[in-house]
Amino acid sequence: MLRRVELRHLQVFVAVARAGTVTGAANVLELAPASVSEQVRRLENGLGVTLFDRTPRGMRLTAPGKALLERAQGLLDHADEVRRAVTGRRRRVTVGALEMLAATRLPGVVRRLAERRPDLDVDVRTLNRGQLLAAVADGGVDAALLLDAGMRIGTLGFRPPDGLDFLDVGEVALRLVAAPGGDARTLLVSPPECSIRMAVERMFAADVPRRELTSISTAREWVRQGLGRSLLPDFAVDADLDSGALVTVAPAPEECRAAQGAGGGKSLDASEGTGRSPALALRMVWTRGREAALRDVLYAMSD
Amino acid sequence: MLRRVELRHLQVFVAVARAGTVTGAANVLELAPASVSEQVRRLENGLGVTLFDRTPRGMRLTAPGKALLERAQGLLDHADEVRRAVTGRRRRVTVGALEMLAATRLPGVVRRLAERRPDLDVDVRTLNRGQLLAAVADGGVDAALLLDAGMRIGTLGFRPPDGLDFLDVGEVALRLVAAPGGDARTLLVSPPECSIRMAVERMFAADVPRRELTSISTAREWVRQGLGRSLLPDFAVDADLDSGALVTVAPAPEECRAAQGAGGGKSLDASEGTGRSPALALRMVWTRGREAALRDVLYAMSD
DNA sequence: AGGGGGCGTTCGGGACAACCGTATGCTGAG
DNA sequence: CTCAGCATACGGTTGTCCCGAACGCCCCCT
Repeated sequence: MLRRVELRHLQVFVAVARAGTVTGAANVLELAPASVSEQVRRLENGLGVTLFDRTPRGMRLTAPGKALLERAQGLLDHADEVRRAVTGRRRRVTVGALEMLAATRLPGVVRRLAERRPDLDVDVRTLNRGQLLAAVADGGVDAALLLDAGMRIGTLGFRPPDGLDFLDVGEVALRLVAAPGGDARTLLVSPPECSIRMAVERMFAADVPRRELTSISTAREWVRQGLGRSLLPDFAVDADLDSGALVTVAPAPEECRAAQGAGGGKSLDASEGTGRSPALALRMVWTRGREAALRDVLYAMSD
Repeated sequence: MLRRVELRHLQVFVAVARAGTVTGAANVLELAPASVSEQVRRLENGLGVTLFDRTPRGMRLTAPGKALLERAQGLLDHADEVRRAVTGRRRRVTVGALEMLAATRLPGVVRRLAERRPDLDVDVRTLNRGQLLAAVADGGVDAALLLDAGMRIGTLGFRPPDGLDFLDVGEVALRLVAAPGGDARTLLVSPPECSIRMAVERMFAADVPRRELTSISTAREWVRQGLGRSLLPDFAVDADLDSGALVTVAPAPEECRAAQGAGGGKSLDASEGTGRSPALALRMVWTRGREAALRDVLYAMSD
């Protein structure tokens, strides 16, 4: 019987808990499923606790398993910090953000981190909403900045992977804009995975015609050139509104989606279905239990 | 080449750093010296850093080794805390103290800890000064309460083991007392390892006759019965002084030890050699780097 | 000067853990 | 009822952990 919990076991455990299946964790760890299964069994054996309920669909955390997951993250981070302190190697963090947020908010974040933590290398990845949540959950990025709504993460769309925590650090108003004298009917939208596209789907009825573009910045450019109207975040269009290059327009009441039935999720916000521009939360997301190791990064992102 | 630092390696490393020799660590860990040596080599290999200078007298920490030692303690404590949180096992700490301090101060410490941390089992060990310092250094006790003097640990006697930290939480005045009408010449002293005996040796010239007893409480009892005079801590005799069962006496000037030469250690305090009763620091000692895990215990001890 | 004791390390070997590939039993979907 | 996807049991290989014994080093004591 195993006496000591080893970091290697915790690493495997975390991978299984995040992936939800032994097979998935084995892929991430580049191991055979049999090896992963054995490690988990040894860890449970050593602790004298059952960490997972085995189902034919995967591994579901038990209560002690959840307790371990929240702490294992921090312990592995702590071990990493110790190793860095001894070897003198630099620390490397990866932050992810939506395309527009990466362009507008991340430069400031990186600059603040460079001032406060010169011994820190920051990598940036720009992904869409679903990719960001998945990347935070599986460790591909350490923290992410995205747009969401409501009191719990993932209200906007995509069921949230478990074990994530978040903090809202600002609010982004969405404005329906068009070029003065341009086409004010065609609705220019970004791909379905995009946060703002999700807001569009919640705001407009399904029968309003849409033209799908590859990104928000593309949509903004098309709107500038008078090719349609689009729902865009305030920070992306306020300059154009001030200069008069763009103007806000109102949707026709019949275009707006009816308030959804009682059975579904909670309302996006009070303006849902009324046609008024909704506001989204600027939301910082990270893996629960890693606050200690990410403290400086999270502070820099929330400034 | 080892990729990952494992907790087992750190445990062995800490034992070697504390013992100062591979052989000593092997005894503590109940391993063969060869195994310990191999573990250390693997750890150094995995980190890519030399942790010890090998000498024919033992193992001396290098700079990275010292950096690791201070952090390894905390990491192992963290791992213990995680294991306890998952298994639900109770936490157990051992505190040590000098005999008189265990009698007078520890009951309050234990009571405060029982209130604030009901999930904590406290063991108490009463040891003399040298044993306490050694026990803190090798992990036999988690924290200790003793008497000392000066700005650094061990000024009173015994070379301090490395890697200890301390905080003075009070002051203890030593009073030379006797029973009214009793023998006021015979100097009743405790064994040489005792903190107060060390103070006696610093205060009185070597040719003043001493009678050695087994403990401070024994000495107090003998003084009460008029069998001599003794240098005792205030908290042990103040009640008897108030009741008149004991009185303070002054040593004759010729009994006092001359101020020591310039080559030696620092002064005990300003009163050294003057015959005035010196004051000792009530000192809390623990292993550096374990503050996080011992925080509640240290707070309770310093109240 | 010479040997003894204490030190860390090396060496060969045994037990066990961490991997692998494969095979098996399970359950829900089609 | 088959099939896909899942976790796991089974043999086998590699590497880690541990041992006892032998070695080389240095200091100290005679």
